[in-house]
Amino acid sequence: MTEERRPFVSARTVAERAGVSRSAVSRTFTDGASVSEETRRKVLEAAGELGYHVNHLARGLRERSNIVCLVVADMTTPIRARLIDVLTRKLQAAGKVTMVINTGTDEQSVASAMRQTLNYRADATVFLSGTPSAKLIETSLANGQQVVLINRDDPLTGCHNLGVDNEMAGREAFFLLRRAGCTRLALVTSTAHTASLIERERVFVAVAEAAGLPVAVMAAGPTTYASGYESARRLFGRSDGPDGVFCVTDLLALGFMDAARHEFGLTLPDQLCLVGFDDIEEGAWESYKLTTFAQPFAEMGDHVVDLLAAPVPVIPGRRIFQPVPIWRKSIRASAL
Amino acid sequence: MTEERRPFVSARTVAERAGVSRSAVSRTFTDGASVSEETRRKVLEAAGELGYHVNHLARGLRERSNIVCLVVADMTTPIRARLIDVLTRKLQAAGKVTMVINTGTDEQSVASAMRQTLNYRADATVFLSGTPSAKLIETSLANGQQVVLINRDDPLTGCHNLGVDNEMAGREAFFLLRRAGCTRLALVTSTAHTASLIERERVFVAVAEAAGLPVAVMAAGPTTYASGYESARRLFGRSDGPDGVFCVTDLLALGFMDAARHEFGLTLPDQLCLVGFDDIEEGAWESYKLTTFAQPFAEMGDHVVDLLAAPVPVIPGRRIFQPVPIWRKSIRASAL
DNA sequence: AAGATGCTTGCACACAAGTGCAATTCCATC
DNA sequence: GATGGAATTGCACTTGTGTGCAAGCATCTT
Repeated sequence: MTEERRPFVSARTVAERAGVSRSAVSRTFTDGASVSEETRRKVLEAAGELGYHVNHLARGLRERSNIVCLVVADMTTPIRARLIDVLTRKLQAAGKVTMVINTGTDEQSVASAMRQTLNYRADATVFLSGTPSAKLIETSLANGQQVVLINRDDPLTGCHNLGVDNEMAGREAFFLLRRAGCTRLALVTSTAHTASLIERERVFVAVAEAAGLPVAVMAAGPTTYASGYESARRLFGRSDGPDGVFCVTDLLALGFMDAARHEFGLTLPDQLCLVGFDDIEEGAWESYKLTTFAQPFAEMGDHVVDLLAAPVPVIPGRRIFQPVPIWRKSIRASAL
Repeated sequence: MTEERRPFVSARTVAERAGVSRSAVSRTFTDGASVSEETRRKVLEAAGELGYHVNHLARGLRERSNIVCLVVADMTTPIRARLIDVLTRKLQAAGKVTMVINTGTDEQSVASAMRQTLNYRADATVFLSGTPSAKLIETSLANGQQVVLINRDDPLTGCHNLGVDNEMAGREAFFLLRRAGCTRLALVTSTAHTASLIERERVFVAVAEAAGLPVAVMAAGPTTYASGYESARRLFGRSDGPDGVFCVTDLLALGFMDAARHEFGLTLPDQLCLVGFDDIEEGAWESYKLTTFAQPFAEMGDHVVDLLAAPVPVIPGRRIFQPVPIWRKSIRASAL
């Protein structure tokens, strides 16, 4: 019956047991500090017996906390999961520790996430979803925090900004479909008006119309499989369904593909060519084989670590990464 | 050019600005403390102007840190992502904050994860993957930490233990396949010998053999789509492929299904009946419609929060959750 | 009006670390 | 053996917070 919570063992306890001063314990666990081999041995022995662990919270009181906050909504989305995985692993390797804050995308809950971040003295905050207002970022910067936005292209000054080349993707997607001989084009997007989605849509439509091909634009809901499915139902429910479609997200594309096949009996790539974006694992599965653009997650993760682990603060700016086209079978071979 | 990192604003700065003592500031942000309406107003005003945020690290020096560590490997796996999502959301709602530690499953990296956990004075550690050794858990408990294991059925004393009823799942999976009239049974598992997977396998095989039906067991690699795919290639490469298969994981099942269809031209559920486990979203997609068992994530999340947010420490023990059968079309209707 | 009561407030300490400074110890050299 | 110098050690202060204690002050009661 342990009624009382046993406290964490502190440096003082270790010092008493080892018969040295508390400073000696502190120095034993500090690189480059001056301790004799003898006392070091005694301290390490006592620490081992007691199960002592340096308190990083107390350490963080004086200097950097080495905490990085990750603000995310929709963690279950495959791309989000991938990003979180990459970031946590790389940050950890760089000696940082990550706090994950699961939030909605609305202004209100982003603000509360931001407060958490400050409460725990995070050195930096990385936003994977949801865009903080300029005022919130101001507060963070005033507190010496760094802010990193990933795939949120909003022009907020003072924060680091990573994005992919959506213009290239939109343009390339069109050329892929045209080279495959598609004439009735459509674009499927979501009702969540994220900057990067809008950009892909804008460029795709602009390039297509410049080439004399009109584009049917469809948005049936959030960025999910179900929305893609529903979009296909609506588009093929009309008299002349499309024969070339760019879905701004793989998840939308997979839903779209399933509806096209199972509801309307279409075969890919003969009757329908499809291009996605993100390169989620599911797109490579045998049932889909989706042609898409891969986000260079590893590179992006490395860059975030470079930004946050740099000895001197990096000047904030925008860095664009090139998505990599992934050729699979959802587009006719003539496209090559 | 901000050469120097601006420091976080502390309670002292706020106190000076508001013309009160530092204690007054502290009390303003502490529920139930005695402050006059007048000073409270002054403090809040000054805090607002300076952008003050209570330092939870310093607060955590005295009492509970309210930090919970989540130790995970393979975050990109759909189930893991779901679990992390549920847990972070619920813990957050309960006033906790979660640190995610992304690790391998080997003893070595689990130990280092455990150390991180202690370094940051986490109140509790939740293991989603990887099992810590008894000695490590001992250390955690000695430091007053709580340890929660999810789906790791190893009999470690002193820690909370959540699991699903694998026995029921294994048994039920067999009955489903038998009622569907399957006679050539197979079980697909992974080479990662997790306790819960082993248990499902053990029961399924035992019940089937007790009923006079032998089971071909196949494990081609880790718990992935690719392993499931490879398992199907091997099983159907033989003379008499199975007509009823239990995959101990949905991801394995989807890979298996794709290989069966695309490599061997089999149709489900006529020529092959398939049952999975986990109920990942992808299994509900139109291309798969996999019959499976759902892990009750929401309930499990609630239970974890109950354990960790309880005012008095809960006595550690094992709690079993009932998986819920999800009927889809990968099994013949006669099974109903 | 005097005393009692209750609300505020500030001081000082605790928490667990790192570190500058001065004192001490140790060793080698003259 | 004395002296110089380097290495080690401990004291005391710092970080930002919460809180017990006692003093201060206003209000109420008799």
